[in-house]
Amino acid sequence: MADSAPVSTYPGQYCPLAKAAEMLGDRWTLLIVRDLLTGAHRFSEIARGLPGISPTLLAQRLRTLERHGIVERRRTGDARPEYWLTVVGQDLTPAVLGLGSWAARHFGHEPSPDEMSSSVLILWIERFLRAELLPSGREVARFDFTAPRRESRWLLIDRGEATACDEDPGRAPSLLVTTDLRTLHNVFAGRVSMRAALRDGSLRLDGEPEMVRAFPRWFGVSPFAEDTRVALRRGA
Amino acid sequence: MADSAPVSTYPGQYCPLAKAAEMLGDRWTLLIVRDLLTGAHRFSEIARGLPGISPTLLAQRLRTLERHGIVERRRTGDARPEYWLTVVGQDLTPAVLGLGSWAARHFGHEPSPDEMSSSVLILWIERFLRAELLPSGREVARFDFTAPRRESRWLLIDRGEATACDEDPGRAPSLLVTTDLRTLHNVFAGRVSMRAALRDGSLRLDGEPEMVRAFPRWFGVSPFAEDTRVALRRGA
DNA sequence: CAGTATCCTCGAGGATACTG
DNA sequence: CAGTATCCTCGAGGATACTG
Repeated sequence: MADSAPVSTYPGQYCPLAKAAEMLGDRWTLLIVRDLLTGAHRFSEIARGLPGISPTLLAQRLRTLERHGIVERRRTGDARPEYWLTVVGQDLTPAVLGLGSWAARHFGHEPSPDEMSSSVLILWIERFLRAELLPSGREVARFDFTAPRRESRWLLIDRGEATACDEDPGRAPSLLVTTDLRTLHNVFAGRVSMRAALRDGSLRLDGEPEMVRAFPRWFGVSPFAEDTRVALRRGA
Repeated sequence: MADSAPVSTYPGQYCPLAKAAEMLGDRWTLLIVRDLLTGAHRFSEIARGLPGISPTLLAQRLRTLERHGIVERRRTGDARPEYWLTVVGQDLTPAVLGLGSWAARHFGHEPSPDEMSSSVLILWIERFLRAELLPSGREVARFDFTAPRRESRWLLIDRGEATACDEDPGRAPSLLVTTDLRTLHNVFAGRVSMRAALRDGSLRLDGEPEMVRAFPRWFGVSPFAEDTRVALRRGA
Protein backbone atom coordinates (compact mmCIF):
# COMPACT_ATOMS: atom_id res chain seq x y z
CA MET A 1 0.00 0.00 0.00
CA ALA A 2 2.83 2.34 0.83
CA ASP A 3 4.25 3.98 -2.22
CA SER A 4 7.86 3.15 -1.54
CA ALA A 5 8.96 4.33 -4.95
CA PRO A 6 12.36 5.93 -4.44
CA VAL A 7 11.75 9.49 -5.46
CA SER A 8 14.64 10.55 -7.63
CA THR A 9 15.94 14.09 -7.34
CA TYR A 10 15.14 14.86 -10.94
CA PRO A 11 12.26 12.64 -11.99
CA GLY A 12 11.62 12.00 -15.64
CA GLN A 13 15.02 12.87 -16.95
CA TYR A 14 17.91 10.61 -17.39
CA CYS A 15 20.54 13.07 -18.46
CA PRO A 16 24.20 12.73 -17.58
CA LEU A 17 24.24 16.27 -16.27
CA ALA A 18 21.26 15.57 -14.04
CA LYS A 19 23.05 12.47 -12.81
CA ALA A 20 26.16 14.50 -12.01
CA ALA A 21 24.08 17.16 -10.26
CA GLU A 22 22.34 14.47 -8.27
CA MET A 23 25.57 12.93 -7.06
CA LEU A 24 27.59 16.09 -6.51
CA GLY A 25 24.94 18.73 -5.92
CA ASP A 26 24.43 18.25 -2.21
CA ARG A 27 25.93 20.87 -0.01
CA TRP A 28 29.58 20.17 0.88
CA THR A 29 29.94 17.26 -1.53
CA LEU A 30 31.93 19.10 -4.18
CA LEU A 31 34.20 20.58 -1.53
CA ILE A 32 34.83 17.16 -0.05
CA VAL A 33 35.89 15.97 -3.50
CA ARG A 34 38.08 19.04 -3.82
CA ASP A 35 39.81 18.28 -0.52
CA LEU A 36 40.34 14.65 -1.42
CA LEU A 37 41.83 15.78 -4.72
CA THR A 38 44.26 18.06 -2.93
CA GLY A 39 45.57 15.66 -0.37
CA ALA A 40 43.19 15.39 2.58
CA HIS A 41 42.41 11.79 3.43
CA ARG A 42 41.61 11.43 7.09
CA PHE A 43 38.22 12.28 8.54
CA SER A 44 39.52 15.03 10.78
CA GLU A 45 41.66 16.50 8.03
CA ILE A 46 38.66 16.84 5.77
CA ALA A 47 36.52 18.21 8.58
CA ARG A 48 39.14 20.80 9.43
CA GLY A 49 39.02 22.23 5.93
CA LEU A 50 35.25 22.55 6.10
CA PRO A 51 34.36 24.82 8.99
CA GLY A 52 30.72 24.42 9.85
CA ILE A 53 30.19 20.84 8.72
CA SER A 54 29.07 18.48 11.46
CA PRO A 55 30.72 15.08 11.91
CA THR A 56 27.39 13.42 11.24
CA LEU A 57 26.98 15.18 7.95
CA LEU A 58 30.55 14.59 6.81
CA ALA A 59 30.21 10.89 7.58
CA GLN A 60 26.98 10.75 5.66
CA ARG A 61 28.41 12.53 2.63
CA LEU A 62 31.43 10.25 2.58
CA ARG A 63 29.18 7.22 2.76
CA THR A 64 27.09 8.47 -0.15
CA LEU A 65 30.19 9.16 -2.23
CA GLU A 66 31.42 5.69 -1.39
CA ARG A 67 28.11 4.15 -2.41
CA HIS A 68 28.39 5.92 -5.76
CA GLY A 69 31.86 4.54 -6.29
CA ILE A 70 33.50 7.96 -6.18
CA VAL A 71 35.28 7.52 -2.87
CA GLU A 72 36.93 4.49 -1.34
CA ARG A 73 37.27 4.03 2.38
CA ARG A 74 40.53 2.35 3.26
CA ARG A 75 41.19 0.75 6.56
CA THR A 76 44.61 -0.78 6.86
CA GLY A 77 45.10 -2.79 10.02
CA ASP A 78 44.16 -0.77 13.07
CA ALA A 79 45.46 2.41 11.46
CA ARG A 80 43.01 5.22 11.08
CA PRO A 81 40.64 4.93 8.16
CA GLU A 82 41.44 6.98 5.11
CA TYR A 83 39.30 8.21 2.26
CA TRP A 84 40.63 8.18 -1.27
CA LEU A 85 39.07 9.04 -4.57
CA THR A 86 38.53 6.05 -6.81
CA VAL A 87 39.51 6.23 -10.46
CA VAL A 88 35.99 7.48 -11.12
CA GLY A 89 36.45 10.20 -8.52
CA GLN A 90 39.86 11.22 -9.84
CA ASP A 91 38.33 11.55 -13.25
CA LEU A 92 36.38 14.51 -11.89
CA THR A 93 39.55 16.60 -11.92
CA PRO A 94 38.96 18.41 -15.22
CA ALA A 95 35.31 19.18 -14.40
CA VAL A 96 36.18 20.46 -10.93
CA LEU A 97 39.01 22.57 -12.31
CA GLY A 98 36.64 23.87 -14.97
CA LEU A 99 34.07 24.97 -12.42
CA GLY A 100 36.63 26.64 -10.20
CA SER A 101 38.30 28.32 -13.13
CA TRP A 102 34.97 29.70 -14.27
CA ALA A 103 34.29 31.15 -10.84
CA ALA A 104 37.82 32.53 -10.53
CA ARG A 105 37.50 34.23 -13.89
CA HIS A 106 34.18 35.89 -13.12
CA PHE A 107 33.75 36.09 -9.36
CA GLY A 108 37.25 36.75 -8.15
CA HIS A 109 36.36 39.69 -5.94
CA GLU A 110 38.07 40.15 -2.64
CA PRO A 111 36.52 37.95 0.00
CA SER A 112 34.77 39.57 2.92
CA PRO A 113 36.14 38.85 6.40
CA ASP A 114 33.57 36.15 7.11
CA GLU A 115 34.59 34.37 3.94
CA MET A 116 38.10 33.85 5.25
CA SER A 117 39.58 32.05 8.19
CA SER A 118 43.24 31.90 9.09
CA SER A 119 42.83 28.29 10.07
CA VAL A 120 41.61 27.24 6.64
CA LEU A 121 44.11 29.45 4.87
CA ILE A 122 47.04 27.91 6.72
CA LEU A 123 45.70 24.50 5.77
CA TRP A 124 45.60 25.46 2.10
CA ILE A 125 49.11 26.84 2.32
CA GLU A 126 50.17 23.47 3.70
CA ARG A 127 48.41 21.66 0.88
CA PHE A 128 49.73 23.70 -2.00
CA LEU A 129 53.28 24.53 -0.96
CA ARG A 130 56.12 23.17 -3.04
CA ALA A 131 57.42 20.44 -0.75
CA GLU A 132 60.54 19.89 -2.84
CA LEU A 133 61.71 23.43 -2.01
CA LEU A 134 61.01 23.15 1.72
CA PRO A 135 63.95 23.35 4.16
CA SER A 136 65.19 19.88 4.98
CA GLY A 137 65.48 20.20 8.75
CA ARG A 138 62.92 20.73 11.50
CA GLU A 139 61.59 24.23 11.44
CA VAL A 140 58.62 26.17 12.73
CA ALA A 141 57.06 29.04 10.83
CA ARG A 142 54.69 31.25 12.75
CA PHE A 143 52.12 33.38 10.98
CA ASP A 144 51.09 36.41 13.01
CA PHE A 145 47.88 37.91 11.71
CA THR A 146 47.34 41.52 12.64
CA ALA A 147 43.81 41.77 11.25
CA PRO A 148 40.88 41.26 11.28
CA ARG A 149 41.80 39.44 14.49
CA ARG A 150 45.18 39.24 16.17
CA GLU A 151 45.96 35.53 16.08
CA SER A 152 48.73 33.17 15.17
CA ARG A 153 48.96 29.96 13.15
CA TRP A 154 51.90 27.67 12.70
CA LEU A 155 53.45 25.56 10.01
CA LEU A 156 55.62 22.73 11.31
CA ILE A 157 58.27 21.64 8.86
CA ASP A 158 59.99 18.33 9.29
CA ARG A 159 62.11 16.61 6.69
CA GLY A 160 60.38 18.09 3.70
CA GLU A 161 56.87 17.76 5.13
CA ALA A 162 54.72 20.56 6.44
CA THR A 163 51.85 20.40 8.90
CA ALA A 164 49.44 23.23 9.55
CA CYS A 165 48.75 23.89 13.18
CA ASP A 166 46.28 26.11 15.03
CA GLU A 167 47.97 25.84 18.41
CA ASP A 168 51.42 26.87 19.56
CA PRO A 169 53.60 23.81 19.06
CA GLY A 170 55.96 25.00 21.80
CA ARG A 171 59.09 25.18 19.72
CA ALA A 172 60.56 28.55 18.89
CA PRO A 173 59.81 29.61 15.32
CA SER A 174 62.67 30.16 12.91
CA LEU A 175 60.44 32.15 10.57
CA LEU A 176 57.92 34.83 11.39
CA VAL A 177 55.36 35.93 8.84
CA THR A 178 53.57 39.08 9.91
CA THR A 179 50.60 40.12 7.82
CA ASP A 180 46.85 40.50 7.80
CA LEU A 181 44.47 37.79 6.70
CA ARG A 182 43.37 39.70 3.63
CA THR A 183 46.87 40.17 2.31
CA LEU A 184 47.97 36.58 2.79
CA HIS A 185 44.75 35.40 1.20
CA ASN A 186 45.25 37.73 -1.74
CA VAL A 187 48.77 36.43 -2.25
CA PHE A 188 47.56 32.85 -2.10
CA ALA A 189 44.70 33.55 -4.50
CA GLY A 190 46.98 35.24 -7.02
CA ARG A 191 45.41 38.64 -6.55
CA VAL A 192 48.61 40.18 -5.23
CA SER A 193 52.16 38.99 -5.81
CA MET A 194 54.29 38.04 -2.84
CA ARG A 195 56.84 40.50 -4.14
CA ALA A 196 54.36 43.38 -4.07
CA ALA A 197 53.12 42.47 -0.60
CA LEU A 198 56.71 42.40 0.70
CA ARG A 199 57.49 45.68 -1.00
CA ASP A 200 54.57 47.64 0.43
CA GLY A 201 55.03 46.10 3.86
CA SER A 202 51.63 44.39 4.08
CA LEU A 203 53.58 41.16 4.51
CA ARG A 204 56.77 41.02 6.55
CA LEU A 205 59.26 38.22 7.04
CA ASP A 206 61.59 37.90 10.01
CA GLY A 207 63.75 35.18 11.49
CA GLU A 208 66.63 33.13 10.26
CA PRO A 209 67.92 34.59 6.99
CA GLU A 210 67.84 31.22 5.26
CA MET A 211 64.19 30.75 6.18
CA VAL A 212 63.33 34.28 5.14
CA ARG A 213 64.99 33.75 1.79
CA ALA A 214 63.33 30.38 1.16
CA PHE A 215 59.75 31.23 2.12
CA PRO A 216 58.72 33.03 -1.09
CA ARG A 217 60.08 30.08 -3.02
CA TRP A 218 58.21 27.26 -1.35
CA PHE A 219 55.04 29.23 -0.78
CA GLY A 220 52.54 27.93 -3.34
CA VAL A 221 49.51 29.63 -4.76
CA SER A 222 45.98 28.40 -5.42
CA PRO A 223 45.39 26.25 -8.50
CA PHE A 224 43.11 29.02 -9.69
CA ALA A 225 45.60 31.84 -9.15
CA GLU A 226 46.38 32.17 -12.84
CA ASP A 227 42.65 32.51 -13.67
CA THR A 228 42.32 35.20 -11.03
CA ARG A 229 45.35 37.05 -12.38
CA VAL A 230 44.03 36.97 -15.92
CA ALA A 231 40.63 38.22 -14.76
CA LEU A 232 42.23 41.08 -12.82
CA ARG A 233 44.37 42.15 -15.74
CA ARG A 234 41.36 42.20 -17.98
CA GLY A 235 39.21 44.03 -15.43
CA ALA A 236 41.87 46.69 -14.79
CA MET B 1 21.09 43.92 18.28
CA ALA B 2 19.90 41.35 15.79
CA ASP B 3 22.79 39.47 14.24
CA SER B 4 21.85 40.07 10.66
CA ALA B 5 25.17 38.72 9.37
CA PRO B 6 24.36 37.00 6.10
CA VAL B 7 25.38 33.41 6.77
CA SER B 8 27.32 32.22 3.77
CA THR B 9 26.85 28.68 2.57
CA TYR B 10 30.47 27.81 3.14
CA PRO B 11 31.76 30.08 5.90
CA GLY B 12 35.44 30.67 6.30
CA GLN B 13 36.53 29.70 2.86
CA TYR B 14 36.81 31.88 -0.11
CA CYS B 15 37.62 29.35 -2.78
CA PRO B 16 36.52 29.64 -6.38
CA LEU B 17 35.12 26.13 -6.26
CA ALA B 18 33.12 26.94 -3.14
CA LYS B 19 31.84 30.02 -4.93
CA ALA B 20 30.79 27.95 -7.92
CA ALA B 21 29.13 25.37 -5.68
CA GLU B 22 27.31 28.15 -3.87
CA MET B 23 25.93 29.64 -7.06
CA LEU B 24 25.18 26.45 -8.96
CA GLY B 25 24.73 23.88 -6.22
CA ASP B 26 21.06 24.44 -5.50
CA ARG B 27 18.70 21.83 -6.80
CA TRP B 28 17.60 22.51 -10.41
CA THR B 29 20.05 25.34 -10.96
CA LEU B 30 22.52 23.41 -13.08
CA LEU B 31 19.70 21.95 -15.14
CA ILE B 32 18.25 25.38 -15.76
CA VAL B 33 21.64 26.46 -17.06
CA ARG B 34 21.74 23.34 -19.22
CA ASP B 35 18.35 24.14 -20.73
CA LEU B 36 19.30 27.75 -21.39
CA LEU B 37 22.46 26.50 -23.06
CA THR B 38 20.47 24.22 -25.31
CA GLY B 39 17.87 26.65 -26.52
CA ALA B 40 15.10 27.03 -23.95
CA HIS B 41 14.38 30.66 -23.22
CA ARG B 42 10.78 31.11 -22.16
CA PHE B 43 9.55 30.38 -18.67
CA SER B 44 7.18 27.65 -19.74
CA GLU B 45 9.75 26.08 -22.05
CA ILE B 46 12.19 25.73 -19.20
CA ALA B 47 9.51 24.48 -16.84
CA ARG B 48 8.44 21.85 -19.34
CA GLY B 49 11.91 20.33 -19.43
CA LEU B 50 11.98 20.11 -15.64
CA PRO B 51 9.09 17.93 -14.51
CA GLY B 52 8.50 18.41 -10.83
CA ILE B 53 9.71 21.98 -10.48
CA SER B 54 7.11 24.43 -9.24
CA PRO B 55 6.61 27.80 -10.92
CA THR B 56 7.54 29.50 -7.68
CA LEU B 57 10.82 27.69 -7.45
CA LEU B 58 11.74 28.19 -11.09
CA ALA B 59 11.06 31.90 -10.79
CA GLN B 60 13.20 32.07 -7.68
CA ARG B 61 16.09 30.19 -9.28
CA LEU B 62 15.99 32.41 -12.34
CA ARG B 63 16.02 35.49 -10.13
CA THR B 64 19.03 34.21 -8.22
CA LEU B 65 20.89 33.42 -11.43
CA GLU B 66 20.04 36.88 -12.68
CA ARG B 67 21.32 38.45 -9.47
CA HIS B 68 24.60 36.59 -9.94
CA GLY B 69 24.92 37.89 -13.47
CA ILE B 70 24.64 34.45 -15.02
CA VAL B 71 21.21 34.93 -16.59
CA GLU B 72 19.65 37.95 -18.20
CA ARG B 73 15.92 38.51 -18.31
CA ARG B 74 14.87 40.14 -21.54
CA ARG B 75 11.57 41.80 -22.00
CA THR B 76 11.04 43.26 -25.42
CA GLY B 77 7.92 45.34 -25.72
CA ASP B 78 4.90 43.38 -24.59
CA ALA B 79 6.37 40.16 -25.92
CA ARG B 80 6.83 37.37 -23.43
CA PRO B 81 9.91 37.65 -21.27
CA GLU B 82 12.87 35.51 -22.22
CA TYR B 83 15.81 34.27 -20.25
CA TRP B 84 19.26 34.20 -21.80
CA LEU B 85 22.63 33.32 -20.44
CA THR B 86 24.97 36.26 -20.11
CA VAL B 87 28.55 35.98 -21.33
CA VAL B 88 29.41 34.77 -17.83
CA GLY B 89 26.73 32.10 -18.07
CA GLN B 90 27.79 30.99 -21.53
CA ASP B 91 31.30 30.62 -20.22
CA LEU B 92 30.00 27.73 -18.12
CA THR B 93 29.79 25.58 -21.24
CA PRO B 94 33.08 23.70 -20.82
CA ALA B 95 32.49 23.03 -17.13
CA VAL B 96 28.94 21.80 -17.76
CA LEU B 97 30.10 19.60 -20.61
CA GLY B 98 32.87 18.28 -18.39
CA LEU B 99 30.48 17.30 -15.64
CA GLY B 100 28.05 15.62 -18.02
CA SER B 101 30.84 13.85 -19.85
CA TRP B 102 32.17 12.51 -16.56
CA ALA B 103 28.76 11.15 -15.61
CA ALA B 104 28.19 9.70 -19.09
CA ARG B 105 31.53 7.92 -18.95
CA HIS B 106 30.96 6.36 -15.55
CA PHE B 107 27.24 6.26 -14.88
CA GLY B 108 25.77 5.56 -18.27
CA HIS B 109 23.56 2.70 -17.17
CA GLU B 110 20.15 2.26 -18.67
CA PRO B 111 17.67 4.54 -16.98
CA SER B 112 14.85 3.02 -14.99
CA PRO B 113 11.29 3.79 -16.16
CA ASP B 114 10.81 6.56 -13.60
CA GLU B 115 13.95 8.26 -14.86
CA MET B 116 12.40 8.72 -18.29
CA SER B 117 9.42 10.57 -19.60
CA SER B 118 8.26 10.64 -23.18
CA SER B 119 7.39 14.29 -22.80
CA VAL B 120 10.93 15.29 -21.83
CA LEU B 121 12.47 12.99 -24.40
CA ILE B 122 10.48 14.50 -27.24
CA LEU B 123 11.58 17.92 -26.04
CA TRP B 124 15.22 16.88 -26.16
CA ILE B 125 14.73 15.44 -29.62
CA GLU B 126 13.35 18.80 -30.67
CA ARG B 127 16.33 20.60 -29.14
CA PHE B 128 19.07 18.47 -30.60
CA LEU B 129 17.78 17.59 -34.05
CA ARG B 130 19.68 18.83 -37.05
CA ALA B 131 17.40 21.57 -38.24
CA GLU B 132 19.25 22.03 -41.52
CA LEU B 133 18.27 18.49 -42.55
CA LEU B 134 14.61 18.86 -41.60
CA PRO B 135 11.97 18.64 -44.36
CA SER B 136 11.16 22.08 -45.63
CA GLY B 137 7.35 21.83 -45.65
CA ARG B 138 4.75 21.43 -42.93
CA GLU B 139 4.83 17.96 -41.51
CA VAL B 140 3.71 16.13 -38.41
CA ALA B 141 5.66 13.26 -36.92
CA ARG B 142 3.85 11.14 -34.36
CA PHE B 143 5.78 9.04 -31.88
CA ASP B 144 3.76 6.05 -30.64
CA PHE B 145 5.22 4.60 -27.51
CA THR B 146 4.26 1.01 -26.83
CA ALA B 147 5.87 0.79 -23.41
CA PRO B 148 6.05 1.38 -20.51
CA ARG B 149 2.82 3.25 -21.24
CA ARG B 150 0.94 3.44 -24.50
CA GLU B 151 1.07 7.12 -25.35
CA SER B 152 1.82 9.42 -28.23
CA ARG B 153 3.88 12.55 -28.66
CA TRP B 154 4.17 14.80 -31.66
CA LEU B 155 6.78 16.80 -33.43
CA LEU B 156 5.43 19.61 -35.58
CA ILE B 157 7.69 20.58 -38.42
CA ASP B 158 7.22 23.87 -40.18
CA ARG B 159 9.70 25.48 -42.53
CA GLY B 160 12.77 23.98 -40.96
CA GLU B 161 11.60 24.42 -37.37
CA ALA B 162 10.37 21.69 -35.07
CA THR B 163 8.11 21.97 -32.05
CA ALA B 164 7.56 19.21 -29.53
CA CYS B 165 3.98 18.63 -28.58
CA ASP B 166 2.25 16.49 -25.96
CA GLU B 167 -1.23 16.82 -27.43
CA ASP B 168 -2.64 15.74 -30.75
CA PRO B 169 -2.23 18.75 -33.03
CA GLY B 170 -5.11 17.53 -35.17
CA ARG B 171 -3.28 17.27 -38.45
CA ALA B 172 -2.60 13.84 -39.87
CA PRO B 173 0.99 12.73 -39.35
CA SER B 174 3.19 12.07 -42.36
CA LEU B 175 5.62 10.07 -40.25
CA LEU B 176 4.93 7.46 -37.62
CA VAL B 177 7.64 6.36 -35.22
CA THR B 178 6.63 3.27 -33.27
CA THR B 179 8.89 2.26 -30.43
CA ASP B 180 9.15 1.95 -26.68
CA LEU B 181 10.47 4.69 -24.45
CA ARG B 182 13.56 2.72 -23.50
CA THR B 183 14.62 2.17 -27.10
CA LEU B 184 14.15 5.74 -28.23
CA HIS B 185 15.99 6.96 -25.16
CA ASN B 186 18.84 4.55 -25.81
CA VAL B 187 19.13 5.76 -29.38
CA PHE B 188 19.13 9.37 -28.23
CA ALA B 189 21.70 8.67 -25.54
CA GLY B 190 24.02 6.88 -27.93
CA ARG B 191 23.61 3.54 -26.27
CA VAL B 192 22.03 1.95 -29.34
CA SER B 193 22.40 3.04 -32.93
CA MET B 194 19.32 4.01 -34.90
CA ARG B 195 20.39 1.46 -37.49
CA ALA B 196 20.43 -1.36 -34.92
CA ALA B 197 17.08 -0.36 -33.49
CA LEU B 198 15.54 -0.31 -36.96
CA ARG B 199 17.10 -3.65 -37.81
CA ASP B 200 15.84 -5.51 -34.75
CA GLY B 201 12.42 -3.91 -35.00
CA SER B 202 12.46 -2.14 -31.64
CA LEU B 203 11.96 1.06 -33.61
CA ARG B 204 9.70 1.17 -36.66
CA LEU B 205 9.11 3.94 -39.19
CA ASP B 206 5.99 4.28 -41.29
CA GLY B 207 4.45 7.01 -43.40
CA GLU B 208 5.52 8.93 -46.44
CA PRO B 209 8.66 7.40 -47.93
CA GLU B 210 10.45 10.73 -48.03
CA MET B 211 9.79 11.28 -44.33
CA VAL B 212 10.83 7.75 -43.45
CA ARG B 213 14.06 8.15 -45.35
CA ALA B 214 14.86 11.56 -43.83
CA PHE B 215 14.13 10.81 -40.17
CA PRO B 216 17.36 8.98 -39.30
CA ARG B 217 19.26 11.84 -40.85
CA TRP B 218 17.77 14.75 -38.93
CA PHE B 219 17.38 12.88 -35.68
CA GLY B 220 20.13 14.15 -33.40
CA VAL B 221 21.72 12.48 -30.43
CA SER B 222 22.64 13.76 -27.00
CA PRO B 223 25.80 15.88 -26.67
CA PHE B 224 27.07 13.12 -24.38
CA ALA B 225 26.32 10.26 -26.79
CA GLU B 226 29.94 9.85 -27.77
CA ASP B 227 31.01 9.55 -24.13
CA THR B 228 28.35 6.93 -23.56
CA ARG B 229 29.45 4.99 -26.63
CA VAL B 230 33.08 5.03 -25.54
CA ALA B 231 32.13 3.87 -22.05
CA LEU B 232 30.02 1.04 -23.46
CA ARG B 233 32.75 -0.14 -25.79
CA ARG B 234 35.19 -0.19 -22.92
CA GLY B 235 32.75 -1.94 -20.58
CA ALA B 236 31.89 -4.59 -23.18
C1' DC C 1 40.78 10.18 16.58
C1' DA C 2 36.63 8.62 13.95
C1' DG C 3 32.85 8.60 14.14
C1' DT C 4 27.45 7.38 16.07
C1' DA C 5 22.99 8.51 18.54
C1' DT C 6 19.40 11.63 19.62
C1' DC C 7 16.78 15.40 19.61
C1' DC C 8 15.03 19.29 17.65
C1' DT C 9 14.54 23.38 14.66
C1' DC C 10 13.64 25.88 10.71
C1' DG C 11 13.41 26.92 6.21
C1' DA C 12 13.36 24.95 1.51
C1' DG C 13 10.18 23.92 -1.35
C1' DG C 14 5.61 21.29 -2.60
C1' DA C 15 0.58 22.12 -3.42
C1' DT C 16 -2.86 25.01 -4.71
C1' DA C 17 -5.22 28.85 -6.10
C1' DC C 18 -5.08 33.06 -7.98
C1' DT C 19 -3.61 37.44 -11.11
C1' DG C 20 -1.92 40.78 -14.81
C1' DC D 1 1.39 32.58 -20.74
C1' DA D 2 4.30 34.18 -16.81
C1' DG D 3 4.37 34.32 -13.04
C1' DT D 4 2.82 35.64 -7.53
C1' DA D 5 0.62 34.63 -2.92
C1' DT D 6 -0.28 31.58 0.79
C1' DC D 7 -0.18 27.85 3.47
C1' DC D 8 1.79 23.95 5.13
C1' DT D 9 4.75 19.83 5.51
C1' DC D 10 8.69 17.26 6.21
C1' DG D 11 13.20 16.16 6.18
C1' DA D 12 17.90 18.06 5.92
C1' DG D 13 21.00 19.07 8.91
C1' DG D 14 22.55 21.76 13.33
C1' DA D 15 23.67 21.02 18.30
C1' DT D 16 25.12 18.17 21.73
C1' DA D 17 26.64 14.36 24.04
C1' DC D 18 28.43 10.13 23.86
C1' DT D 19 31.39 5.67 22.29
C1' DG D 20 34.85 2.18 20.43
